[in-house]
Amino acid sequence: MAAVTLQDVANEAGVSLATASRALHGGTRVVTAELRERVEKAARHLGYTSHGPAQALARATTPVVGLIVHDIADPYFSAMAIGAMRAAHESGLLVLVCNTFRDPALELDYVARLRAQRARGVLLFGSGFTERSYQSTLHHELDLLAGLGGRVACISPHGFATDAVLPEHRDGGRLAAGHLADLGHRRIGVVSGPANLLVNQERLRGFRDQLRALDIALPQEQIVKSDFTREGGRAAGVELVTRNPELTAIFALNDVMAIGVLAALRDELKLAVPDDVSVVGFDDIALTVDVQPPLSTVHLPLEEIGRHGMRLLLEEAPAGVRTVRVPAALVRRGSSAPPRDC
Amino acid sequence: MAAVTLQDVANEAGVSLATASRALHGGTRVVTAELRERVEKAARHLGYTSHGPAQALARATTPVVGLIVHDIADPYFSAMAIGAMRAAHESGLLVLVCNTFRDPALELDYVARLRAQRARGVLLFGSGFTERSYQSTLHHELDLLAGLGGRVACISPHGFATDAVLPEHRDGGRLAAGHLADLGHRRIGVVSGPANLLVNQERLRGFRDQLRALDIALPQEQIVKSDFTREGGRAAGVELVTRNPELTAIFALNDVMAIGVLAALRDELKLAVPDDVSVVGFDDIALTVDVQPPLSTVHLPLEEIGRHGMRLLLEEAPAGVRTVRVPAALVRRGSSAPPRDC
DNA sequence: TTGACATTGGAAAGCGCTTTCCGGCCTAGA
DNA sequence: TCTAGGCCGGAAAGCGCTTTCCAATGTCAA
Repeated sequence: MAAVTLQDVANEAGVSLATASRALHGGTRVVTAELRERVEKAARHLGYTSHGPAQALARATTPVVGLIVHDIADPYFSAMAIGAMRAAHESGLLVLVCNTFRDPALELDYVARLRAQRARGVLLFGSGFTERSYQSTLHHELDLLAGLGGRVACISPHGFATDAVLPEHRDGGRLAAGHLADLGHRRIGVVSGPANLLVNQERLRGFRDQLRALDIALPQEQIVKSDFTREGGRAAGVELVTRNPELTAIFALNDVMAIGVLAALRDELKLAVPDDVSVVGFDDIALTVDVQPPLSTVHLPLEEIGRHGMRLLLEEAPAGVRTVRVPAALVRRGSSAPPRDC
Repeated sequence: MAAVTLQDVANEAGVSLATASRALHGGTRVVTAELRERVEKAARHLGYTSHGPAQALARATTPVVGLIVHDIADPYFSAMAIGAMRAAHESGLLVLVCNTFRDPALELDYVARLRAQRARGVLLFGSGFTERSYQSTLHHELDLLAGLGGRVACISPHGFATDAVLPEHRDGGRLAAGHLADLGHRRIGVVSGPANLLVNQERLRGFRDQLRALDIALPQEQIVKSDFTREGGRAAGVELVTRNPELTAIFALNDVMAIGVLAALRDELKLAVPDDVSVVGFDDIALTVDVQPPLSTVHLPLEEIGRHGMRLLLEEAPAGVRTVRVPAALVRRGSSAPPRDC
């Protein structure tokens, strides 16, 4: 309970505080082997544990980075998180995970707290919100962080210029549209996430662009917005199909929602997939292969994206903003097929 | 870039350092409203951000707790994590998430690092390993942590006495056995996780006990061990059924493995569930309702367990070790049914 | 009006460490 | 033998904050 300090270790070893520090943490200068051993022995003997906060104060840096996610229990985020954590581990850093529960205000608050903790950097996973006030506040917070020497990186667009990993959400949307059109679908519905999420916008935009290019109509009433959750997908699926019974295909803007749609179709609407309706998702999270039928979706290398993001955060920054584009790829599985009337 | 300190704020506001500190962080004493406002204004004006490490040093405490998990991308852990993070958030704490990638050595290392960071406490999710050397080393690390005033809590048994949330793994195993026996199964196989995990042992033990009580044999060759992952479950499923084609039911020691078993049965062994073989899992993770057929499993309130764990960690400790037992409950879904020959 | 006491601001002593700077010692070159 | 230079240990000055202790002022009862 004595709270052993480095001074105690130095005393025990019969050396100065400076020497003890140098012996244990190397740093700028070397200590003769004999002294170093004596210090190490004393430290072990006393059960010494270095004091991180004190080191942080003296060194003016910490070994921690912050990770901001909407919901770590969502496979989309946890897959990226594991990649980021691996990269952080490789650099010997600790990760403070901040779960915003999809609350923008909390996100802002966390950035401020990470700044106060003097985190080396902050990696933002939470796809940005479109609100101007949110963006400018967040931007300001991040500026303050940068002013303190902290680095910032984002996954997906957040509405301002930082190092970023940019999965091709729009391309992905196009791929999904092209796929369904190729199969012969003409009456396609969309289950969308909240309109104020940039990622959602991008995906939808790509999808819509491609449909337009193919001369397929996508009237507003064939788009239903809901939460980016399974339950949101389920509810939206029911509403979409009830309102537009003639649809032959549904594009869900992420896999979690798509799984909700599958459930709605199966349990409530009693429609067969893909015989009555085709379903395509987005992200290619782990469980897409285990639902029935396996979900056709737009693949994103989530773990790698997380890794990349953390790398951007940790590598010394060359001048200017760096951007890593990550392509999306269509994965055909059992949930999409030609419409019955073809 | 100036790195504004509290002293700067005090100067700007024309007060002493002490007053500035008291104005911004309240603490033990009060400052007149007028002065407080002046300080707050100065702080805002200068873009002041308090220095966490310095505060930690002066206050001798930090606002962070550590969370140790095997794999945050595994729904079992991420569900518990979200509960723990919510509780931490409610207490205004930041969470350092340490992902061990199922490596005991890394776990030990993380505990040491959390100690160095002066984390308020450490919550261990990673179900303990049985190895004596691991246990004693971990125990020693945790003792050192406690010596520094850090608290420790575990989810599931870890082989030593700390505050703990103890889901009734053994009961759960019994329930699974009882359920399959009730349905009429007599030739039952087990897909098990690594033998050196305590949780695994407990579940298996309960299952075995109950079978014995019912006079149902469980010969060693009907148990196949593998990783606690989907792929592990798939491989074990194939091996188990190939070796014991007469089995009518399989108990997987967690849902992730059970999903692997389902995949093996469907894609490789071409056996129908539950018509040819029944499958029961354990944990009741989110996606159990979305696989086909929906997985019968032993329910554990994962998020709540995580919450409880964090609470134990944060509440002032009464004397002695506290233990919260959490019951398991069987959930019948589509993957279990009477054997065909009944 | 005076003394006792509460109230509030400020000076200063740390918290545990890193790192600069200084001085002593040793080696080597002349 | 003497001096220049390299090495290495130690003293001490912070890092940015909290909090104790003290002093000054104001308040109230007698």
